[in-house]
Amino acid sequence: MASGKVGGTMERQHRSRRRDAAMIRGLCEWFSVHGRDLPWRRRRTGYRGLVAEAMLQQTQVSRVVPTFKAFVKRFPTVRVLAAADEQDVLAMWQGLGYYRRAQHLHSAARMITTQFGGRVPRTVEQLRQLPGVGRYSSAAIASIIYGKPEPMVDGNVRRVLARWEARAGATDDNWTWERAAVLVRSAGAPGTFNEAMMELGALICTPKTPQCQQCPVARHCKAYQRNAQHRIPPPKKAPRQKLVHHHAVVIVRGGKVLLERRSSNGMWSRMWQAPTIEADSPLRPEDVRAALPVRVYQLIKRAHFEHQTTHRRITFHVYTAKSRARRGVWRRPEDITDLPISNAQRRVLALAPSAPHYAEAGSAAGALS
DNA sequence: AAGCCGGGGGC
DNA sequence: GCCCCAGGCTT
Repeated sequence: MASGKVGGTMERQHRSRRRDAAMIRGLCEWFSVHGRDLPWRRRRTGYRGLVAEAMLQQTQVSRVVPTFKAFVKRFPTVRVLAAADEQDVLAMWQGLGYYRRAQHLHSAARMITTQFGGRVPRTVEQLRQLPGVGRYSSAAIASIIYGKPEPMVDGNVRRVLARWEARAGATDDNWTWERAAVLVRSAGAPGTFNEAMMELGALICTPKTPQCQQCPVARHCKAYQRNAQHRIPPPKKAPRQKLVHHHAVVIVRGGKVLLERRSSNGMWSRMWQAPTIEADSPLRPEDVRAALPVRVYQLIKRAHFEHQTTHRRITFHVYTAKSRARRGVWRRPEDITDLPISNAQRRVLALAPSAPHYAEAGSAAGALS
């Protein structure tokens, strides 16, 4: 340190508080100028905050914006959402992924209606009783919407604070939450400070190539001072990927296609799809035929494509077939747009004759086998 | 503590 | 390719 004098505990605490104050002031001022104009920031209500936080879990802002607008237009209040059919809620979530969030949000709306008088609760304790609302989301709503001094840690905050204190090694959860708590308690506007930390992480203090030259608080950042911002936090090891094969069959009868609903467990729960046989390895056409829910003829392999999720690499083998069966749910291809269907299955169903065209996702061609 | 849950942006 | 994303729930 600059002075030859050994800093005492009191002096160190004093310096730490001043540094914290500089961060709080710096971030809040920066945020007031550079914070993005996002739909859920235009009008702050508990309901809109609840919807936004649910959608933003593990999902980037740019992908949430259009879905959020459509969602709150279709379901403008807690009560409207609570009264809606889950199928319609899932359909509005289509393409966002992590569909369990939509189911949780839907039941949260019902719980708010029945147990909280239709008002989104304001304390973290009550908010956490809602399905899908955990430690982060409850604090985000309580602080950003209701101005409560609740600490809040997401991926952005975890990275910002790790760099701010130059914490190498895996970021310890307890340390991060405690650090956030100390900061937010001395912030004049807790919600603004919390949101500013996230915004900094999203725009400046990014995982790769952080823009330290534009950072309002780089001057006091320990990682920046040591030029260690690229090493903090250390990268996580990617989970092992499992290879699986989904054999999806577009079965046609009289201009309609056969649909089935997935189970309530696992991926894409309760969403619709063309009948699909899942296996660890590619199946022969006769095995696919035998496993189908109806008898078919003219079973033809049409295409294959890869679908990537966090833990799986799924090879979709797309077949078409015809059938005379009457059992099951048959729909015209142009009438399935309002059903909740995963992006992968939309791609499958694009092979149906006279299917609606789904932008680029519809071109399963090019992967013709 | 680790596994599971989607899909796409950015590099 | 790989890593990440305004996490939460289950086992």
